[in-house]
Amino acid sequence: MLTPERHARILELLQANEVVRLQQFVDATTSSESTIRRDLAQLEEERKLKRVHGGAALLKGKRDEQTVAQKSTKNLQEKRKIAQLAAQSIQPGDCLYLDAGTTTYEMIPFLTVEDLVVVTNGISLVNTLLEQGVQTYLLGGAVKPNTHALIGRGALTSMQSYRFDKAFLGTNGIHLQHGCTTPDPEEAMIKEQAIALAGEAYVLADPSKFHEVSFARFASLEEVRIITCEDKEIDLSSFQQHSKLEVVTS
Amino acid sequence: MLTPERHARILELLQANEVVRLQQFVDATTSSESTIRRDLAQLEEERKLKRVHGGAALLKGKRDEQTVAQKSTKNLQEKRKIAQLAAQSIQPGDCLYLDAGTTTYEMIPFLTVEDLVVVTNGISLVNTLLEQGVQTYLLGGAVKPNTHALIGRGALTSMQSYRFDKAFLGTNGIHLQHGCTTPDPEEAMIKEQAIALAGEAYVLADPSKFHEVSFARFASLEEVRIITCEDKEIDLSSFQQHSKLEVVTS
DNA sequence: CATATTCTGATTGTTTATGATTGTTATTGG
DNA sequence: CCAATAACAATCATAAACAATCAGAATATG
Repeated sequence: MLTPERHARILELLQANEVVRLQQFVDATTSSESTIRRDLAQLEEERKLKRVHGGAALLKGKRDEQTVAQKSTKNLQEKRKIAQLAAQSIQPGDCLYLDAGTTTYEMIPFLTVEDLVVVTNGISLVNTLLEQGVQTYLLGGAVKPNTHALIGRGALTSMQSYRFDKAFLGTNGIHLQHGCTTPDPEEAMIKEQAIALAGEAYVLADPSKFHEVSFARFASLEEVRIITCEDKEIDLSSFQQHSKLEVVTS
Repeated sequence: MLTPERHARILELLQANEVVRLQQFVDATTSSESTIRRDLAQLEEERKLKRVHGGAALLKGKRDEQTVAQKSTKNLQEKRKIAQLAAQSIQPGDCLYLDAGTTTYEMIPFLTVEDLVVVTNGISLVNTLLEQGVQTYLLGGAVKPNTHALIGRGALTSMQSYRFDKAFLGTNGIHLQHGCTTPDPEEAMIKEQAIALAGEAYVLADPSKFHEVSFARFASLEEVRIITCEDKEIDLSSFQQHSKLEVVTS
């Protein structure tokens, strides 16, 4: 098993389990203890995890966050449908804000109407937006290493030069009491301001996000439109009372 | 099997598999181990993949850029040497501005001193900067479609929040009368302001740029340090009188 | 057609990653 | 607080992967 494979496997186990003992890594990778120790030392150096006596733990603050690569294959079909529904609200000539994130990324192929202007804080979206022929503006600011989102004061201030017809945002949790939440307070601030500067704010969320709560809140259920898809596990009717809900019927 | 076919096949396998071991490439192309090694070395040089012990891996953040995918490997060695010399001026703790461009891009591997902060208007630089572990800030603004540079009013205003110890800029022309010039007036404006905000401004130019004039001027010879390398075609002594000149002696 | 150049695959030392072993440090229970 | 045990870091031998070199084949050039 090659080094990057092992590293990926290790991080994957950690995402699932929060803390993992060394022996579990050994079993999962069929490598020796020595090799795993070396891997853990290296990954700690790269700030991908924290070593603890007996194994390794996920970094705090990365609880719900995954690298873009890991996220992108998960629930892809669901995300596409949600993205497609969201894109139907877009009118020719609209000025849009697109949040950094994989669900908003999936919207790009559906941005087919004329004369769109898109502002985003997600560097990962830029290439695809340009290929789609969309006039693209990027916020400034600090680049967040794992997600390549722009955050911080620079992002906030550069956003103030813009006004949006519609803003499209991802989220990590949607909850009746706690509203919309995301792990990183910095990103939450950006989302909050995007909502304030937009005529209409849309939150895109697959069913797994409902009843979840993450750390930093960025919106109440009342002030956004939620776009999601049906799921037998989740009862959406309670949310319907608090928020404008649009649901993909597949 | 011809070289471009092999390269295509290699990249194709990587797209499908994320990490691939050397033997798989050998099987897939019916070439020898030696040939595959050479191919991998070359493709890594062109930043199409990352070699790992035992095989090769897909670059992370492949999504971001493909456009600027290393046009000329021709002047690459020259550019690297210039970049390396430029990087020697950097001190621990410096705040740097790096212009969008291929020469400044080549500086990144040499940014090895501690506690650097880099501000740039080149989206293409971001990935590599982060992989190098550098704290990275991006200007905001409009994204120029072909080069992925940030330009326009947004870029200018977001630059005003920063001050730089050193600014490193590319150029298209260096001329005794006309100074430093570049084709795009928008980019020239950005460069001009970067120089104004920097303690010291460095212009990186390979010998082909001397005596050339492009459309938009952004600096006089007096106000910048020029970093270049030796060339029998060009007589640099006339420039030496007007500008601080640093020359790679190879 | 002859020569030069590039490309390829085999061979060679050299480097690197790995797993076993050793002694050292942390944690736990009495 | 001390001993027992588990986890750890350090060291080492080995096998795999590697870069460098070279000779022959394919290709280009004049």
